[in-house]
Amino acid sequence: MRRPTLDDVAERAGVSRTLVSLTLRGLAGASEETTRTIVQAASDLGYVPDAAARNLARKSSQSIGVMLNDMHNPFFADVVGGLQSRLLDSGYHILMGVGEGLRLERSVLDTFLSYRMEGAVLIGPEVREREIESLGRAMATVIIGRRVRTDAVDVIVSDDHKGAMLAVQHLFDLGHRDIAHLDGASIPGGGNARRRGYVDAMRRLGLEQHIRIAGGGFTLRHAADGVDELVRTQRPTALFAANDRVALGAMERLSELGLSTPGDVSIVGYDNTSIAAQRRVGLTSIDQPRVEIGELAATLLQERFAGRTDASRHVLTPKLVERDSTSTLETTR
Amino acid sequence: MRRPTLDDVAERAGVSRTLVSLTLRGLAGASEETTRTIVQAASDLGYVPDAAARNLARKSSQSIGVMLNDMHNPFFADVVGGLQSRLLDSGYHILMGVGEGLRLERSVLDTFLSYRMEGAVLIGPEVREREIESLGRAMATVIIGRRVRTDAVDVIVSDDHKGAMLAVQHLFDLGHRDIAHLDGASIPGGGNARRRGYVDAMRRLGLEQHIRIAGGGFTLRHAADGVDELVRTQRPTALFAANDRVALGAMERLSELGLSTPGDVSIVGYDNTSIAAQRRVGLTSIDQPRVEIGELAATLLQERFAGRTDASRHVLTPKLVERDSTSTLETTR
DNA sequence: GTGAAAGCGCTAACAA
DNA sequence: TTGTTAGCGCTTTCAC
Repeated sequence: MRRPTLDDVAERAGVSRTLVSLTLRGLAGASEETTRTIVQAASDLGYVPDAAARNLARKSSQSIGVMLNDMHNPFFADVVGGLQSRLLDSGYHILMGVGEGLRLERSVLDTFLSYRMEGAVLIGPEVREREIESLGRAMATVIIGRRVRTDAVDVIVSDDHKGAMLAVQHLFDLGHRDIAHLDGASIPGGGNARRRGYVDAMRRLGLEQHIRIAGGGFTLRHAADGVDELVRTQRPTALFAANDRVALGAMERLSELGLSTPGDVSIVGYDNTSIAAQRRVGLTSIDQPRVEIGELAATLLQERFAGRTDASRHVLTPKLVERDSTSTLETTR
Repeated sequence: MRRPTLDDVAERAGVSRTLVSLTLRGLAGASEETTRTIVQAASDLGYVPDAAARNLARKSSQSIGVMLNDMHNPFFADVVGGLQSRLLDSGYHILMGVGEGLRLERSVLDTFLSYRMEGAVLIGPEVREREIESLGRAMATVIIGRRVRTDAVDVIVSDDHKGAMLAVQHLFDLGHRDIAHLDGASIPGGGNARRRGYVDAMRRLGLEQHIRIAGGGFTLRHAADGVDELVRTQRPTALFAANDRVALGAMERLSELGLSTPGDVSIVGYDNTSIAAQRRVGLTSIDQPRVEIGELAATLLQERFAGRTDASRHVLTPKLVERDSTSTLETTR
């Protein structure tokens, strides 16, 4: 049972194919009566326009592609939510692809190219900058969470360096001096800026001698190893973790070692994921304005669609959300 | 700057378009040397096949669409992960659409139709059964988490009724008798089966007189209200919540009321989301085999692609994961 | 208001 | 092993 085409609808309505096309797209051309006939015929037949044919003829797709690199990270949900809300009535479809790992990431980008997406939003891409640039030349592209320098694309990052300093400053204000860092992965968009922010903040506060960096990765395993390493030499009174997962991993490991949070060790995480916000967890964390990032991405795409060609880059400022995992040093001892 | 077409590649390689098409798709036809020339030409030009044209000519898309209705639910990540892992080397693309709310859900389904997806996986769809059926007639379709009766589609559900009974039985075994239920939403695929499971289990255990149902929705607000309602009359010693979010909401509310878990009230959640597994949370919960569900969905799609036409339905059995939010009544008192 | 005709870039017979 | 020829279903001039 072939699916109905424009011609079928035209035949049934007794008009030409052109007219049906125009009418179904809401363009002028048909009389009110004819319009009704056409719409009726289309609905009788269960006509659904063929995107491939349409895109081919139009040479564009009215779709924008969003690439995620980790479905488990609640970060994305909010970003995509923000994006979606702004794009809702613009007539664009959003299609998401999951690119976990370099290979899949590339395959998703190829799909976007192949489908002639009009826009792309890449959240935390890990592919080479060259590849990002070449995507940017093919379609409006917004990169979130990675500072790429090409101006073929727009970039939204939050200031991890500043966020890290916020974390250290917060701990400092609570009286902590022996503040260690649990490092993230050294991939693009990974924990580098956060580590640098930690180091710079420590220096600025005159705490060079307390700088200690352990771990090196975003998993629970990395967190536990990092904690072990730190505790082996001297237990710090506070920890700044590269993200919430690491922070929670550290909490768990500390608790296995008989140490409490914040009683023995204060901890600050990063990303303010929903899990940090759980009252049972109560993790002090650095918040990135996720929904806002998504909305901004939508705006940037629309600007590009409207003709902007120069690169636009945005550094959003994170803020600290204080919860129960940090306390003053007095309380601590 | 037009993007290169098959003809451009052919011209550059000095061969016919057909040959390029065949070669680039890995089919026989060209000599080894010619093949090299062609591949080189394509790569020089940065040729990317046009999906629209290809799909139009092929009358199919090599893509399968996955619809999520709530990006925040970690359930999806695992299901999609399972799906992806099975489909990885099959040459199919996976494109996801987020359909939060009926309207968006429909728009996602239209997109799938319009793109002539070969397969669709709908996770927790809320649209009418008619609409699902009509999608099923157009492409291989797997519905996850909702029992639809049409046999135009395959269905995977987990046995919520049994899962709920598991929860109640667990609490019963711990000595609890006054076990209340925090209800979920009464939407398709919502909390209905869980509620019925609760009621049936209570009856079967001779606890009719203790049956109490409060709340009615999947948000923290619903949870808090439900707790208030229950506590106002008589505080139950145990709670079975429609999902983890509700369970956590209840925990928080109880704690605001000065009641501890499991000290004063034991709680069982549902879905075993990652947040339940956090050691700081330690929520006893009912686990659905998520990855397995995703893998099964992939298998079902492949069977359909291979020619199966009769409906296949699967009821997967959930299991209880015991953590720290439940304890024996003795301890409780 | 309405229709005819020419592609969009590709695949798939069919010839050569 | 290679090339020719028709479409796929739609949009878009351009003419009526």
